[in-house]
Amino acid sequence: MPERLRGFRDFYPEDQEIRREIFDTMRDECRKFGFREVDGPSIESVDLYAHKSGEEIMAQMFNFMDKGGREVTLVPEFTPTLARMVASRKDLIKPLKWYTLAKFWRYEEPQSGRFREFYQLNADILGSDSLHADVEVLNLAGSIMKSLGLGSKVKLKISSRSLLEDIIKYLNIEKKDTLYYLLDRWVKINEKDKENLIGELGISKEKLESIITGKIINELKSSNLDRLMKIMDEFNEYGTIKIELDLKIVRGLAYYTSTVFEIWDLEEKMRAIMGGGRYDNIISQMNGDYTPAVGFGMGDAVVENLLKREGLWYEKDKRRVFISIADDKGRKYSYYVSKMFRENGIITDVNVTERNLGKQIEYAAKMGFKYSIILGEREFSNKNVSIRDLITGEQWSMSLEEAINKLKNS
RNA sequence: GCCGGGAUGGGGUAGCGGUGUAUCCUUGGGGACUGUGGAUCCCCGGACCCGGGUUCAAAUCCCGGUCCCGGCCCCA
Repeated sequence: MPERLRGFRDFYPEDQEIRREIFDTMRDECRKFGFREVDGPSIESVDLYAHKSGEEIMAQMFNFMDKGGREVTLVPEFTPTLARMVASRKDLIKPLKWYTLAKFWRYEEPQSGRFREFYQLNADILGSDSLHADVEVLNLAGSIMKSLGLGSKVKLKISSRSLLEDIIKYLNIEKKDTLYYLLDRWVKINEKDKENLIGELGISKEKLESIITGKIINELKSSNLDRLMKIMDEFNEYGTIKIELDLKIVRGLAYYTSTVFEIWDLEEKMRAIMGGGRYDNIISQMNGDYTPAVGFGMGDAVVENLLKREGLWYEKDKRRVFISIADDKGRKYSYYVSKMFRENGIITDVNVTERNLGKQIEYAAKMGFKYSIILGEREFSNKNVSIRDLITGEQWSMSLEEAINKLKNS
């Protein structure tokens, strides 16, 4: 049997129905916040990602040569596409609030919460440098968590690249990259490596720890700090999920300019559920007008892991009605009955086998249908339907109209 | 790209050099039952990841690969 490609997933109905519902929830929340849906290509030229140049990046893209000799890649993230879309349309009225839920690809080793193909929701506000845009984006993320039932299971961790710059100046740190690395890795690396890296920075362990704990902000005067505190205040004003300052949030992307944030499960056992921040420069870097922007990406894999852990991942089979057919007259009649049901919004399955009636009802019961409609010569000549409750075993005869009413309200 | 641990019917498993037509449960198909159920009984289908090697003999031991789970790197 041919095998599925490494890191790719099949989605069978029992899972796909849940995924569909989760995605619908995400889209609904975006729309409620006034975001409009966009989409982009699945393949882009690798040049689009040149701002993150380096062989490491190439190694992690799903890139290949197309038949015209172009170096292309399956899109690894949405933001560069978004920036291109915005940069090439000068007529767009700002600010823009856009979202997309699409597939993305990364050529990496699969592991928990990470695949080579994944879905990601992106929501961005473009054309406002106000902190209120940051707040709005964060409120959307918080609302999505809440409506997924994860409101009390997660927290938002927030920091600011520009605030970190202020701290770097304040402490006279020259090796900025080392500090970023150290903050990002803090919970992962061992004591020895920590000592060495702190030594490289040329600051005391106490100072570094005051960054880790966030206490350093008490001895600092900075407009970037004020801005961040204001964002946190306003986020709490709206009130969806917990928020905390965490200067360890760095994020790898080169294009973030100030606010950066992530959502984590409370115990921080998993990967970040969502990540994002403010990126004010990439659109102008693509020769567009200066367009400050803030947004986030939320992958499907970690959300799925968390929902499963919290027992919120359960079947969503919406089918309730199965039409069983007793004879040829019943078969003919079933086309009319099923059509009437469906036109009235009742999800209706119908027997498509030559099985005898007993087998049909057995099938319907096994599949978890609540009702079986039985149609045969009797029903046809009486102009009614027989309806059997497969859970209680009760059975009634009623007119088609009565049946439609009963099924619509059940 | 690197490092662990795995892989036996659709799912879950037993077997860990010979006793084998590979165990058990479950699932699937059919029948007993031509207008009524998941029970019961009967029948049927379905697996040792792939390729080399060791051996008289390999599901079992060895090597390589593939895939899965997890970790590193990286994180968009």
